[in-house]
Amino acid sequence: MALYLCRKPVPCTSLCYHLFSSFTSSSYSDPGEPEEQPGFSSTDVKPELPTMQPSTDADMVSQILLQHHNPFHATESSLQLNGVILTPNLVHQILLRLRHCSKIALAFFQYSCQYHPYYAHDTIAFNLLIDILCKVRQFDVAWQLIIQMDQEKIGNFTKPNFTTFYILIRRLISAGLTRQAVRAFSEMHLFTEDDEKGNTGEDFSEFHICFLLDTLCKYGYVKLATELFNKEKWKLDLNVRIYTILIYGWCKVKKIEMANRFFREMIDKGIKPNVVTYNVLLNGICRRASLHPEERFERVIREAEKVFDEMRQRGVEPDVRSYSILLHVYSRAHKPALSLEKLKMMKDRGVCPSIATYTSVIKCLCSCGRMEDAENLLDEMVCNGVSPTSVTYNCFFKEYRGRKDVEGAMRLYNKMKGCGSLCTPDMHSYNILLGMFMMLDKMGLAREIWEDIKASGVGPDMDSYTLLIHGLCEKGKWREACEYFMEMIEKGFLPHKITFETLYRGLIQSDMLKTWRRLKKKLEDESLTFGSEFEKYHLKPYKR
DNA sequence: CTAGGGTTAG
Repeated sequence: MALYLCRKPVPCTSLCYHLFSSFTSSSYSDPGEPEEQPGFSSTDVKPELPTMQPSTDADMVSQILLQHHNPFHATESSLQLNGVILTPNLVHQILLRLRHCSKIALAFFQYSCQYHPYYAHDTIAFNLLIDILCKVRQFDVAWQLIIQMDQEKIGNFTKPNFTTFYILIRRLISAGLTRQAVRAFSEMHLFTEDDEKGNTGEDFSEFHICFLLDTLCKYGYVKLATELFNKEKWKLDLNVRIYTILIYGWCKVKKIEMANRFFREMIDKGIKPNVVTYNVLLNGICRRASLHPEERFERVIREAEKVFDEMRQRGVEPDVRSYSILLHVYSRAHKPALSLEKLKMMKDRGVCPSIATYTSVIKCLCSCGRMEDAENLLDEMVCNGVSPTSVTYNCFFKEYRGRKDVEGAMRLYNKMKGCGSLCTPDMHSYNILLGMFMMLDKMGLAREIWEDIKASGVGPDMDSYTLLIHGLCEKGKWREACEYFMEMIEKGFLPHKITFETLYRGLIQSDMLKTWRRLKKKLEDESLTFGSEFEKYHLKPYKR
């Protein structure tokens, strides 16, 4: 962690060196065609992370890389990729497709740095890779990439920016490393230039502190956020946004009294709450409230209505989100009649239901077995110009799973896959179906889903593997479970402890010591020397 | 993913 403190001195690790030397090799000075890059330039525009877009090239490359799912085969893959010309956009799309496989993503990045240097790797690509690595807690490698970016500043568009630190800090916090996150935050200004938001000084730091507090709150570290806030607040220009963030934080950890305290504090300071603040408070009251005995449900509704009344008194009109929060409560309490009534009421008041609103009501109807009503509402929303998303369809899948209705689930699944469908299945859809078929011992269908997941390019993810492995364990198919377990490790997933324990017990109890030893060796290879292993295979390709 | 609403299973 000493790395954090030094900017200019070069704490180059082997990985760093390697990437560095590939950038400074002869092809680096090649004129190339750097100005033809679409989508970004060396101006001060803050780059965003790209989103997944259809791209046959990216599909092809990522499929090739995934087929050699052991990243140590990077050289083999590169032979097949010889004719591919990497553009920055293609690199982004490939990295997005490899985002669940950190090791392959890193191997690919390293390969592409070597063979396609100079312009194919912009800050966005670095940021994507940093995100992928941080997700599996490879913070050291992420830092090395940041330092490398800082030292290179290739063509002036590969340098760490606010997004880089946003990603790093968010991942550090999500991993519980809040102290390191705060430290990274305080050192961020050494790496980034303050031109990203077009302003400097006070406003800029306030913009940043909002982001830090917000991230801390989102992951439940509201106490630390409050401490930082109290320490800094005398020099901040307090506004409704920063208070809303803290209120959100206290609501998230179910301390409504604390949320109310900050709510009063902001009013005392003359800062007017807006509709966002009220919705945060409303959500705090409703989101995780226990609804089990009828009286509790009624109490929650009463309190929610009280907030609605107060909003109107202060001249803040409830919006779609306010109603969606309320409808979510009805949905959780399984109150289809009240749910539909409220939906009508909001429409009468001129508030247009959104996808979230409809999804809440549809979820309610589905979970109460009123599939036909749910389908009618689905038609209605389409008529009103609101397209269902996979989230909406997942409500149906969940109900089909509950009813063990394989036929219904497959009918909807094929409808989603078919042409003219409004949305395609997402990882949740796949995982619900996969879990359902594993539970019902429909291995054929489970395999079909598994192939579709692989073909979709967005998975399998951690949950898919977990579901599949747990399902196989339940059926006593220990060897197959073990294969998938090793496959997921090779792809860079960190399995749950329970998955490992289940497999371990099964293998031992059924006397499969040979398989067990193979697994143990794999774990030793991968985790005990994980960090150094990462750097090693960047220096020299793995030999079989 | 940059102050707020809808989904999995464990």
